[in-house]
Amino acid sequence: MVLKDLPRALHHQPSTYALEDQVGHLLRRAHQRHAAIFLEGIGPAALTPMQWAALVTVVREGKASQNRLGRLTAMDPATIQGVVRRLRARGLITRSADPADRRASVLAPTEAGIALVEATLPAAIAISEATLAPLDPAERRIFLKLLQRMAFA
Amino acid sequence: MVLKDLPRALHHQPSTYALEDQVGHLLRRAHQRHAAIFLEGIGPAALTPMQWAALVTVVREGKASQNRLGRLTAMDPATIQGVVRRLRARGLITRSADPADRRASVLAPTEAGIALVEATLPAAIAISEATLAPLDPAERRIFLKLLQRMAFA
DNA sequence: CCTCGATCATTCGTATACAAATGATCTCTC
DNA sequence: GAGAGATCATTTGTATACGAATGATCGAGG
Repeated sequence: MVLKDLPRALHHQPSTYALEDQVGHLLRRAHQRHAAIFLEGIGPAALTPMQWAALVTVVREGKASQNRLGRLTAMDPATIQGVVRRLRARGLITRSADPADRRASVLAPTEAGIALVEATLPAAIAISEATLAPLDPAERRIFLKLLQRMAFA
Repeated sequence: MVLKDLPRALHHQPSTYALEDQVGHLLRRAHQRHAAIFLEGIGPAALTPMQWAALVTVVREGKASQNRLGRLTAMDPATIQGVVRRLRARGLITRSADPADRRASVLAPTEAGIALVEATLPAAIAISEATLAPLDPAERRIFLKLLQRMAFA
């Protein structure tokens, strides 16, 4: 018995499981494509998508604890730790003791970090547009609305 | 000058770059949510999404070289190597020499691998449905159509 | 046949991703 | 103000992900 006959055999229905049509596979491929566009389009800033997300969030917030930055960018504490370490190593953010909480440290952007975000913002906008290029404007609105619900449900 | 004023200053337009609205961030969150649903729902098979993708593809194809399996599942050679190693270690697929090409090896499912796919297929289908649960049937069709174009453009 | 570009698989290095465990500290409640 | 449960950050271990380099082999053209 071959795989495509399995659902029929099990449920007396036509086969429906094609990997290429599964939403998980498509989400992964679309995310993969975006990451490739990002790395190609980010230019001299040489940031990864997650480094950009963390940096732009620190600049927007002004300062934040590491765990809070992770929550804002959807990274768990173990993951944000490495991202912050690399941004610190490049002199884009700083870390100082939090006088109000001795467990926590306060992250803040450096002048270089702020300048890099300002210089890179047009590229980031272009990356989002290039990612959405397969869709026309009306389709983009619909897609983003549905994707938002898929992401935060 | 604060970040939210940058686009206005640069382009004389209202600020538009909010990380939470960027398509890359939303794709990542949606993929993240799917992975969590998968790991929760895959049950006793205890497979990762990529292990499932590789296994189900080997079962469907009957046999395939490692690089070909990687192309079919969108994994590069370095990545598929580890996935195949773990599936072999669990006795779900086998590897043999390719008589027609001494560079390549032939991967094939074991009886246990085929049986695991058969037993797990209902869970995999349920996972796809649970992932799409935030959308009603009409929205699902639209979303999948647009996502397909975003993935393969 | 012979060589040159392509392909197969591996390895190394770097960067997410997340579960789980840990130690320090905070906060809430009694 | 003391203990319990929550939170901050780190570390360890496993699993993708991919660029780049490598060595072996293949296939096409001359």
